[in-house]
Amino acid sequence: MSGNLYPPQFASSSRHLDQNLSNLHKCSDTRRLLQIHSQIFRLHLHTNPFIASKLIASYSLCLLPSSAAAVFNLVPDPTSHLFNTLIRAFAQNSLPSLSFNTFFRMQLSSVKADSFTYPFLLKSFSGSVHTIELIHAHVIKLGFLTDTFVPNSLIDSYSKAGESEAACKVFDEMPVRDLVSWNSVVAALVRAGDVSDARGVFDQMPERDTVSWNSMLDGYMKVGEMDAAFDLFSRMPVRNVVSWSTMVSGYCNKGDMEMARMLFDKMPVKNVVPWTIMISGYAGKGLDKEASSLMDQMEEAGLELDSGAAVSILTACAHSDLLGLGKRIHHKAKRRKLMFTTQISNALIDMYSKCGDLDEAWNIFEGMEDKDLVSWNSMVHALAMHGYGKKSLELFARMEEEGIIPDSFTFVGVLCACTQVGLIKQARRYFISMQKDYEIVPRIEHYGCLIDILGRGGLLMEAYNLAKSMPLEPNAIIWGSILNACRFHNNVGIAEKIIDELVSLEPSDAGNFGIISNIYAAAGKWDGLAKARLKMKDFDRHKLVGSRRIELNDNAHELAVEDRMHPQADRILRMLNRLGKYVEKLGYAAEVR
DNA sequence: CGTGATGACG
Repeated sequence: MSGNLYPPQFASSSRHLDQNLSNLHKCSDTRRLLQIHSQIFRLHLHTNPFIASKLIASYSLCLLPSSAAAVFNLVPDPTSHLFNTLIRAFAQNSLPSLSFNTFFRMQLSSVKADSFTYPFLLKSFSGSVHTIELIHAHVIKLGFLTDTFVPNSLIDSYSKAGESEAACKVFDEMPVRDLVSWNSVVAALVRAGDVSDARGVFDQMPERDTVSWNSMLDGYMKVGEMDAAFDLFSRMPVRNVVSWSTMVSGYCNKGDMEMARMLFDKMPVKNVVPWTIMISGYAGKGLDKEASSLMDQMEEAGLELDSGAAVSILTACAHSDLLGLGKRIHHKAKRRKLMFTTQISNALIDMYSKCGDLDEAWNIFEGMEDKDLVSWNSMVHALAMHGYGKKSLELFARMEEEGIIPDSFTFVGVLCACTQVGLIKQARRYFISMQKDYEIVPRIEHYGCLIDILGRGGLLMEAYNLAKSMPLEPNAIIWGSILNACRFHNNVGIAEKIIDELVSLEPSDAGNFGIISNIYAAAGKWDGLAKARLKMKDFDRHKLVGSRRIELNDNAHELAVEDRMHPQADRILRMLNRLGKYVEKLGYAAEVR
């Protein structure tokens, strides 16, 4: 900042402000930002476009886009830089319509868009192919493709929207390319799963930096070519945190925790990302002791949980039923005041719901100020999965009343809710309504729900015919749910029709074997049982035992079929007996096992 | 431009 920016009468206070201003554009501490802002306001410097743009950028970082807009509106003559900053602020806070609105205001005023405007605008609409194409056509007309800045971001946007061919086309037609162009197209090919094409481009590159190598590492890791990745990793000239993290992540995803840990321990420098990868890796495999102890070590190393880490670890906890670790993350997030992002709250809702604490999931949901579609979907689904079908449908109704437009995920939850209550007619209605009213093309999950509810209701032939006639290839879950229904309704005929299909999809699944043997045993067809056993060629004895981990009062318990090893096995079995008697009294007929 | 990142059928 130059000194002549301030009116002379404020010269004495300006030095103090100078220091604040130099880092203002990346101030993420809301309280400090408000202090500086009021200081700026007192000095009447808020009308200066340069200072205003720093305030806008900081308000964006503090997740306060409306304050950013307020700052903008007080500047009498906004520059293109100021417009760009606001467009970026809205983009960063996932407010694409406001981003576009600002662009529109820019067009209406006499300020010209520049090569910074379009990349920000594109970021805002990541995922919407149609909008990207519109912006693309627009920048062609304005001649912005002669530089590399705009086309590079077009490559990235197309690629992230799943249009790798369009991304490659932009690259092919570029008159000049820089390193970022090459890197972007390699990343685009990797994202699309074309690792060999990516390698082809990589080999042609006039020069490579660490980013180029890292993209290739990731590509090989994603398709499971660990040796090729490791080979590149050992040959690359410079390895940074991202290179190491990519390797650790790759081995974690493969389930090779030893290799992942070995590389993790060898890393010369670690930031919060590799810690997160390793902790989530352990948590995702259900290794809560390892995950928890790494969590401690991370803090001892002086690193704190950030929002990415919280979301990532919570998701892993939800996947593996790690309520204890999930709660720990919750408390840490609260202490670090990370609670206020929608994404973390959503991850918490799902974690508590999947780990069995529906009440806590509900508390989080009700306490949220800004619920988004994911929040509603998670809660609708949570209620359905916990057996509260009616409450789930009520929540869906409330959602519609509040004007939230449901999506594909919503209707999976809604159809699950119908299953819980046995509402076949309702389920059919929702299945039609989602297509007619919301233009949602049913996915395999929707067919799965509908087929499941038909089967449970005894409409086995209809369920079977729907599986056969639907426009998607049925998967193991679909056949499994019909098979389950066959067992429940003692229907050997339809069961036999689908055994072959199911076994070819999941040859070694113990659950399927159990169901099939139950059906044959119930019908007294012991030769059929033998046949089913033979069909399961790769049958894995260890998988026969279905086990389940639960957490009670912070102790983990492993329960398995035919298991008497648990310290309180007698009490558990007595309780099960009592429950069995209780439900029999209520008219439930126990299955023959 | 590259690493962790919320929701779906048994």
